[in-house]
Amino acid sequence: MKEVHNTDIAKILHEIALYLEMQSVPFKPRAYEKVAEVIEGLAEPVADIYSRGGLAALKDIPGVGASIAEKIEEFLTKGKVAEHEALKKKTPVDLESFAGIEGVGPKSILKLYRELGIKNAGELEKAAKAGKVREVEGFGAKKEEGILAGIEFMRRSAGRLLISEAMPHVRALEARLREVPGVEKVIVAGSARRRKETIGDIDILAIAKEPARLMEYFVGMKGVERVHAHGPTKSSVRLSLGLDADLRVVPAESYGAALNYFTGSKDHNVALRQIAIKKGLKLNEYGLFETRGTTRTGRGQTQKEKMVAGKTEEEVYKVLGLDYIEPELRENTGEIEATLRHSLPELITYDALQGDLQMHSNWTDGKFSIEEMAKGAAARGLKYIAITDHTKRLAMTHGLDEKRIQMQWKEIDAVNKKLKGTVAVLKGTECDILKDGTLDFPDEILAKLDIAGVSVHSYFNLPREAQTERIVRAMRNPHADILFHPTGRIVGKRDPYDVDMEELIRAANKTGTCLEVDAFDRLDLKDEYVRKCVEAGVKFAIDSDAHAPAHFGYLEYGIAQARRGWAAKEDVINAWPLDEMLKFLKRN
DNA sequence: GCCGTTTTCGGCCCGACTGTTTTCAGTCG
Repeated sequence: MKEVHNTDIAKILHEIALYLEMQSVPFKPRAYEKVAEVIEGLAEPVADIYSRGGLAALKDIPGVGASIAEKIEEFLTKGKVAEHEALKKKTPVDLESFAGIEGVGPKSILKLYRELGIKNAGELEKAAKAGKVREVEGFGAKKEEGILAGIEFMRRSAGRLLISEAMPHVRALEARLREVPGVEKVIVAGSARRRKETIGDIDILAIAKEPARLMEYFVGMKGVERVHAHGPTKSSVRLSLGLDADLRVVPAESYGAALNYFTGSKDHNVALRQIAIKKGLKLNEYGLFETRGTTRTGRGQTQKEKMVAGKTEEEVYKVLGLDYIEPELRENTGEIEATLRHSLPELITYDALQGDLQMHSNWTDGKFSIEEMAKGAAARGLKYIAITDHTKRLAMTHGLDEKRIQMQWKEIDAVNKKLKGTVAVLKGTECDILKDGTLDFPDEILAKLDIAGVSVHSYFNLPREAQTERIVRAMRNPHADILFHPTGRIVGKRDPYDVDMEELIRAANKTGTCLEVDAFDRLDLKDEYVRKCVEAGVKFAIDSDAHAPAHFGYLEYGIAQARRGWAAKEDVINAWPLDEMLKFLKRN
């Protein structure tokens, strides 16, 4: 069987959804769409699920029933899905090329195909430039312009920003909007508030005495490239940094309901609304309303509906019979069930880290001295750090050999003496895992360190089994305390290597090895694996992988990733006092 | 097509804005 990635399966299901939507088939599109999203978010390859448990295992995937399970099986075994082929034949358009063109949905695609024979984004662009699109019924000059702008934007932007890239802009935007006269509250909701690893757009919520004035400012402010919509309570713009931003103004009494609604996720919201309905209530962005004995007049709230919550999020959850749920958990992946049992974990807080166990100095590829790194860490409030420079196998970083690392220890001793009482500097390493799973330092050296991280920087393309065995072998080393960036991914740049993460977690448990959330641009472990660690009782560290003092700021995003993985302080070894952390290490 | 404290059939989240069709469909989140 050819290797099939989850994204391939998700793509087919997504396309089936679009085709069905074109035909105005009710409800089915959402069913397919939902499964596509679920599969895209799964860490385990669906192909593995299938080879493990066949059709029955496929049906255990949320949202997958008999019909979709069969289609997935068909795709896994035959490489295509008959229904998908048939739909494609009926409307032979390149759906993928249209993806992401603002304002062009399935109905438009169908109409453009039927009227103008347009099959892809390139042909659409041509037709729009020739002024043909505006002649189609239901389209017009403005729509045509919008299409051209949408195509242009799609070409130019990758679409999403890494959370660490986006957040500084998000915070600056918040601060600017708060300055507008009459503004009482501004908060960024959406995926930024949930701290997803990438941000596709910025959702901003505001309370303002003069909403129109705020909207005027928003659509006209610096950095706005295009205005998609400009209304009294909602406006939407494209920012020059490559993201869209939406601003909504709500009444103060609706603030909590609106914040909840615009924070999402969509799935979480749907689940909350269903709970509301079961209680005879209605939840929307204006509040939680009693609907019993009232008649709806159509739009929004009616005069007869009685608001029972809405001013704060806490109140909304409470009236729904739920404990408050932190934004990072709102993905409808069990948090609602957990809160019903009052079993949500107390998440690690953003100020909880006492140490940082991976960073680099100018001994290898860092740009700053050990002392400068230590002072930078102290300035961030950290109590201890480990200097973990690369090893000789990584020649391009001028990795340390046995001789140089012993020289480095002298410098660390000196820095510790000098900075006594502010921050403790541990002797560490980021020791390369060689192709066969042995380590780049002999045990005599590793044994003399305070802490050792091990990691993969080569042979990313080993077959899954060999890669897994290689890493497990490294974890069996009695001095390998932490497996750094366990899957090797770099968000938006490099896919993870093929490795059996479940097996690594089992090995971590068995060998007493900790794993890591590398907070730099890797965010590795990702949230889903963090959660598996937490469930398995495997501890991990959240590290900056800093190459400069400024990089300690990345720790925030590592903590966010851990929170999204349901981690508590107890799960994170560098949230513990130094002696406790050291005592826990395998070597001790 | 999926799902179940409304359970094997009958529901399926809901509202804002735009453009263009003078009453609403399409798209988005």
